[in-house]
Amino acid sequence: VSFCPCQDAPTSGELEQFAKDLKHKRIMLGFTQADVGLALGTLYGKMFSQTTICRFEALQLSFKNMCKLKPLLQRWLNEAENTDNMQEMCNAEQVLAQARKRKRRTSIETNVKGTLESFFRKCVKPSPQEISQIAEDLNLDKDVVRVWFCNRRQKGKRLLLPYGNEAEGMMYDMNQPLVPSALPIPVTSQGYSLAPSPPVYMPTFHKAEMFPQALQPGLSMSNSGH
Amino acid sequence: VSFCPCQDAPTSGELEQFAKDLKHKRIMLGFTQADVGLALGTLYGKMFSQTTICRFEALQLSFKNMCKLKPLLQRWLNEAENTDNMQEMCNAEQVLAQARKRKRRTSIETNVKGTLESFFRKCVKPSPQEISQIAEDLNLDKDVVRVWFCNRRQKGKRLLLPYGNEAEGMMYDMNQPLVPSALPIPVTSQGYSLAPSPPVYMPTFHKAEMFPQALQPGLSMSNSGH
DNA sequence: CCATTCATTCATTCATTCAAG
DNA sequence: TTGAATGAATGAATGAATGAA
Repeated sequence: VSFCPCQDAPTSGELEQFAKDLKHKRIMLGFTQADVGLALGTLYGKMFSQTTICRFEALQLSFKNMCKLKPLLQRWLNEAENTDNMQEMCNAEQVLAQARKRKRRTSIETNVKGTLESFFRKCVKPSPQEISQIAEDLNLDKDVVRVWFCNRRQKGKRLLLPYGNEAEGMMYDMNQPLVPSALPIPVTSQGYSLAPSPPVYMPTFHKAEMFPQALQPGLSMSNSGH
Repeated sequence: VSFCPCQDAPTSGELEQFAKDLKHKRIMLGFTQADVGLALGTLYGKMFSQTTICRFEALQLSFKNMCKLKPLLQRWLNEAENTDNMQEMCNAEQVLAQARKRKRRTSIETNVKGTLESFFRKCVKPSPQEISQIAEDLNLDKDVVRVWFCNRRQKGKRLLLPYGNEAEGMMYDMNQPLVPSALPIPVTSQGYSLAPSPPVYMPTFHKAEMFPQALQPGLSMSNSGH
């Protein structure tokens, strides 16, 4: 039995369980995701956004990333459960003058999105030229298109095949003219199936929405067995 | 193993029927909307407010949202009809220290509302600068104005566009200060009046109907027998 | 008690930073 | 230049407080 004090590399199941736990307890204690992210800041100096906490709870981070964050959150949880009033920790003083010039978020129209999506299905990683072409076709800034593809690739990758089955051959590699049909539709259905009977608080997990097949053997995604 | 997330995917009509049913039976059984919301909490852990139940019955939720809630309510209904005294279920123990500080609800004067509404007709999604401007003009807090627009957009969008006909280009995606005049909707005469028998949830495929703006006083229309 | 409006929390999308090629 | 981590901004879900019966 090897014991690596540094990291016991949690299993997929453990992570899943922990995430569920975290969410449940967090809510019971009356904290928001934003509170937690902030608290991590005051506790360990490294602050996180609501977004990240949300992703963690929903298991939408890479396996590696999950493992990295778990200890921090674990510690917060202990802290939070045993300390009476750690309220202050969470009521942090926002005030962050991030006055850096940030490009105004562009809003991509729904139908345009559809078109991009179909391009993506044809080729997940278009060349600069192709990007220019697409950009021109859609009358979008080239950078916007480039970033869109970056994010789209990430979206496809992260989560799914989380949990170390990177063995999963990359369907992403290269300009496959055709998608392995593995990418179904980005249907964002919240798998909100019939609630099981569990007594208290049913976390709503909607996970591998885009890669249903990515469900690993024995990964028995959270909710309801039906 | 087919992966059908939300299999029965009820049709708009089914939802409508169910909502009607639910309301009728609920009343027959002597429960209030609040009771139901609470019961869902004790039954499945996820509690809902009176507001949400109200919206469900009135079909004022997004199609997706309706689909998600239906099974839960369906189950409650079965439960309620077959169990003699499930009274207790509803008399749940409220009290959850959610002593979070909430901004005092601001009340917007009627005429000011009218002005906002007219701004909205010109541009459904003003830029931060424009918001600031409007806020100043109306002597309101910038955030209040921002939130008002958020809510106004939601009001327009929510409900309808059943059957995910999201293909329907959103007239919402726009950054231009002016609306493409695509929205007829003179606030005065509601194209809403020709409501068919079913109250609100007509199988709308037309953009115009996305703005039921039933906000005009005295325009109650069709249902709401009061 | 039900309906609607103002407000908050959670989820997803567009953007940025930085390490590693 | 790209992918991974991460976040601001935005949209979606939901609720407290208030309005109307």
